[in-house]
Amino acid sequence: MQQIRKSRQRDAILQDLRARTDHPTAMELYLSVRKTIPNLSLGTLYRNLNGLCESGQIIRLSVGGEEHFDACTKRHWHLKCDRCGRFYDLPTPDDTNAVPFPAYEGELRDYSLVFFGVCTHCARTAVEK
Amino acid sequence: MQQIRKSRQRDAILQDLRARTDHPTAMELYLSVRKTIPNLSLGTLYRNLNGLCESGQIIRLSVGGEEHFDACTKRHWHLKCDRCGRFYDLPTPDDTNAVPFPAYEGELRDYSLVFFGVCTHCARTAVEK
DNA sequence: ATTCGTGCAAATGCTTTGCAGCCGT
DNA sequence: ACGGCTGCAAAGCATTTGCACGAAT
Repeated sequence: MQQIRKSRQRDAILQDLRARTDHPTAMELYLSVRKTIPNLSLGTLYRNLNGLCESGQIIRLSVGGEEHFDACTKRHWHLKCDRCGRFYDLPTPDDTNAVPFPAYEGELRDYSLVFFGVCTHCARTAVEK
Repeated sequence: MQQIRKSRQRDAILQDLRARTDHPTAMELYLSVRKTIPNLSLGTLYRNLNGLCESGQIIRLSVGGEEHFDACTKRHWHLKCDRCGRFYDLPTPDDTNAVPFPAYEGELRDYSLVFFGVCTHCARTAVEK
C-alpha cells in the first residue's frame, strides 16, 4: 500500500482549480499554476490530475474530445457554450431523480449531463454572424 | 460553396456504422470497414467521420477521453459500462423535457446524457472481484 | 476538364513514462 | 534512510494534414 505525501505542486494545482469558477483544460490550468510555480512540469500536472481524479478530489469532464477539470465533486449539470466553448455550472436540482433513471436490466449508478447552448455572457454580446 | 461527391469509402463507413448496435471508436470502425475496403486509410476514415458529424449524419460521443460514434442521430441516452467500457443505448422518453431544462439566462439548445453503471451483459456474468 | 476524395506518410498535439535527483516523513 | 514526487526529455498514441494521384460530375 502506497502512502501519499504532501507536495507543494499538488496543493497549488488543487488550490488553483478550487479558486476557479470555470472548468479549465489541463493546459489552461498549467499556465495558471505556473504563475505560482514557474517550473512546474506538464508531466507533474498530468500525474497529479490523474491522481486527484482517482482519489475523487476532482472531476474530469470529457466533451467533444476535450478534457476539462472541476474541483466541485458534487453531482451537478454543465453547459458547454457553442460560441466561446467554455463550461459553466448550471442550477442543478438537489433531487437525485431530477433525471428519471430509465428502467434497465443492469445497474445505473450515476450520470453526466451536459447541455449545449449559449452562455449568459455570449448571449449578452449577441453577435449575429 | 463546396459540393460533396459520392465516395465508396464514405458510403461504406456510414453503412457499417448503421449496421452496428454498439458505438465503436474510430479504430474499431476502421478495422471493421477494412474488411470491405482493405486499403482504406485512417486519414480518410477520420476525414469522413468529421464530415459526417458536421453534416449531422452521425453523432460523436465523448466520454472519459474516448471518442465513440453513433449513426442514430435522434436524441437518446447512453450507458457507459464500468466493467466492459462499452456504450449502450438506453430506453429514452420521447418527451423532450424528460430532463428538466434548468432556468438559465442564456440558451439551452440540447443536451447529452450518459449514465454510468453496469450493462446487462456484465451484470449477468456477475464477477465479484 | 475540373476539383473533390483518397492513400500514404509526415506532422501535430495531448498525455504518459523512464530516469536521476529532490523532498517529505 | 526510505520511497514518493518532481523536472526534464523522450516516447506513445490518436488525430490531422500536405501532397500527388485517382475518381466523380
